[in-house]
Amino acid sequence: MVRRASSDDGERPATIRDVAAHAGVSVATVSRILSGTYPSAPATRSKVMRAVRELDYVANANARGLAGASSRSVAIIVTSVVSPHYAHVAQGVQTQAALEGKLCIIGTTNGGPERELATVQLMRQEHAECVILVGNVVNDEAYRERMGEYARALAAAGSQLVLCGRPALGPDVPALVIEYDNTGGAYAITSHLLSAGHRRILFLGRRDGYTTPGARVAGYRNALADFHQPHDPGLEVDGKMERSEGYRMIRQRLESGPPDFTAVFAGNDLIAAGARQALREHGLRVPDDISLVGFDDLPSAADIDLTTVHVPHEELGRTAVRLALERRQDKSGMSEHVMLGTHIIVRDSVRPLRGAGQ
Amino acid sequence: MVRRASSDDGERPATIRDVAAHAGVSVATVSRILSGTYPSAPATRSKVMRAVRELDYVANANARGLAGASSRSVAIIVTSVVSPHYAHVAQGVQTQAALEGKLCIIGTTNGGPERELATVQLMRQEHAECVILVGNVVNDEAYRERMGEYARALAAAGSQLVLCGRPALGPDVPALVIEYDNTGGAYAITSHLLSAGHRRILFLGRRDGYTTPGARVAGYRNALADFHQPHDPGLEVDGKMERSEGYRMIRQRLESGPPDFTAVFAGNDLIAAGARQALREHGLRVPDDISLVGFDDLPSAADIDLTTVHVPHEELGRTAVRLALERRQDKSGMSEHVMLGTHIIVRDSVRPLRGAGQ
DNA sequence: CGGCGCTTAGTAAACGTTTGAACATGTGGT
DNA sequence: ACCACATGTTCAAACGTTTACTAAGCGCCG
Repeated sequence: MVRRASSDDGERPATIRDVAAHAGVSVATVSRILSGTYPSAPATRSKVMRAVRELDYVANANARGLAGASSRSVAIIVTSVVSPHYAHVAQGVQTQAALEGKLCIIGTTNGGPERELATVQLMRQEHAECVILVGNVVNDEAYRERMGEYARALAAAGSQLVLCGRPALGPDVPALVIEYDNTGGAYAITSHLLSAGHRRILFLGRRDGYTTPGARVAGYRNALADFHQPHDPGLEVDGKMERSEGYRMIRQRLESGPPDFTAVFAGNDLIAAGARQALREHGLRVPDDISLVGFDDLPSAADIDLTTVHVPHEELGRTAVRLALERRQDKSGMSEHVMLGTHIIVRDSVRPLRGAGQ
Repeated sequence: MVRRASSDDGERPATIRDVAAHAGVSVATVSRILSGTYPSAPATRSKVMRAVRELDYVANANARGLAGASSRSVAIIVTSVVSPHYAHVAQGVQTQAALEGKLCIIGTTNGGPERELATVQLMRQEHAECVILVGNVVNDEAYRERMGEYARALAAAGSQLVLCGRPALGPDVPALVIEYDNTGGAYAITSHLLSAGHRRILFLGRRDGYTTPGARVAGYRNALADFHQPHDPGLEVDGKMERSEGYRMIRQRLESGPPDFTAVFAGNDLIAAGARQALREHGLRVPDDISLVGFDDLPSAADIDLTTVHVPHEELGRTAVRLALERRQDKSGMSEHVMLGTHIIVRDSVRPLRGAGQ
């Protein structure tokens, strides 16, 4: 049970001064003992700890932050927290942060660059140890300039910008970049389809200018080229990375005639789920009639037996905070770039094409 | 582009003193103008704003918090951020927080009460305006006592405990409770099945002691009673609220003989998804052979055309912060209790039983 | 024309913690 | 006996804001 020394119970919370008085030592001693990082006599130590317990004292993070002790928080900025991709990265960030005794501040932007700016400013106010920006984005000049400013402003404030699954900036920009291999994964899974004899492979979810779909479509094209397949732009369908878009794209394609493809490479698992539904509604079964693969390896991919590319979402988040924190110690200053691997997960959504060999 | 007045560019970030000097006014003036809540001459105002812009000044949240200005953050504690239920509530919290200009601190516990305690302490250190605890929990004496302590400690620190989808405590405990109607929803959807002629309805996911499954099974029983159906405990299957559990429960049931039920009420949509898969693997199709309903109305429920109970996840989160913040103004002090409604969403996973009427 | 109220700006005292430097002790070497 | 030294503790000065109190300028009425 919580007891309180002062007469006015329930009033203002106990300060370090109250603890010091209660234990009969100075505030400096209390501070040092609580920080842990200092020698102290066992007797003093136990006196202080008892006072802390009896007064139910918790340190004031604001005062602590002000007085110089490095802030104990890590910030993550995503477009939305319900999107599985972001949720998993956020989970990784939160896990690693908790492991290091930090807590995690989260902001969402809903995609708007101005909201992103506002959120970065907030995190700057809050003196987060690092600010992790995650996700797909258009990679134009405006973007690079904006990120450069973020990076410099954060570095000046003793913080650190981390780009997670976003394109790197110049080497003179003080940012940490954690990517995963979109192109390699797309290459591998396209090869998987090609090896099974498929030649006409529909790519769903191209989106010019955006980094993630861009890298995936590049892997797709590379694989086709290595199998000496002609590049047919008609097989690349534009669309956003959402379930409803996958449904729409297949729907439109099938309404204009019978399928001119034997396999579908969906830009991510959500698109794959939507595409699968549209295919079924047209009487086409996966994988018997059409083969289907996705990208991301969300838990829901297992539900529909989808062969897909595994993305280490949580590890992405964990690595981001781990590297950011260890880099802060030796403030080497400049850019750093990490690329995490991806690999395909074979389930049951691809069938070899009968009479293969062309 | 960012310019800097001091010669040592990139060193320490600008303080309010720098801004005051740059604008030729006192720090008090700058503080007041930035707070907004004070009369000031337009000329002074624009001078200050220009200095802020030129120095790229952002206030130090720690100093601000220390000096008395109320903290600008809201805390949410969930077991995991990837679980869709929590993710949606978190999204609501984050959205409303952003709307009120606050930012959102998130902690995860992975279910452990000791981690929950540690996280609450962290939030107390951080002086969050309110601490929102969300989710299913065992409702025993230890729990009530623990929550009572949280509530009092937070109240003493000028914060506020909010319980979201958790059972209320005594009226003397200074906590805000936001619930949703589990029992009513379960009653409604069970009635839906009964009205379609189903009599032997399997309930999946009972879990004694836990609040959420408990309330749902209660609604199920109430509906059966109102339709004058005998209570058959053999139709209530124990299991956790996970997809794999849904799969397991159906699997085990069907391995021990042919189905002795015509409909399944899954404790939530995840269980429903797992159950559906197990049913299909046994050659039973939904809804033709077996009717299936769920609970939660996650986006994935639409994917499998599942009739389910809609839970206002996001609104839960939004309401939590809205009420918490407005209650802080008039510190009326004591408990408050809000119950949000649920309603059923009819899709295509239920068929009327042929030859109904028993 | 002097005092009064009103608006606007400045002064300085908090807020609760950390931390470098100083200060007591006791301990061992010479 | 004295000095150097290690150990454990205290003093006091930051850290960057906010805000009650105070002061200055100025128009207005008596």
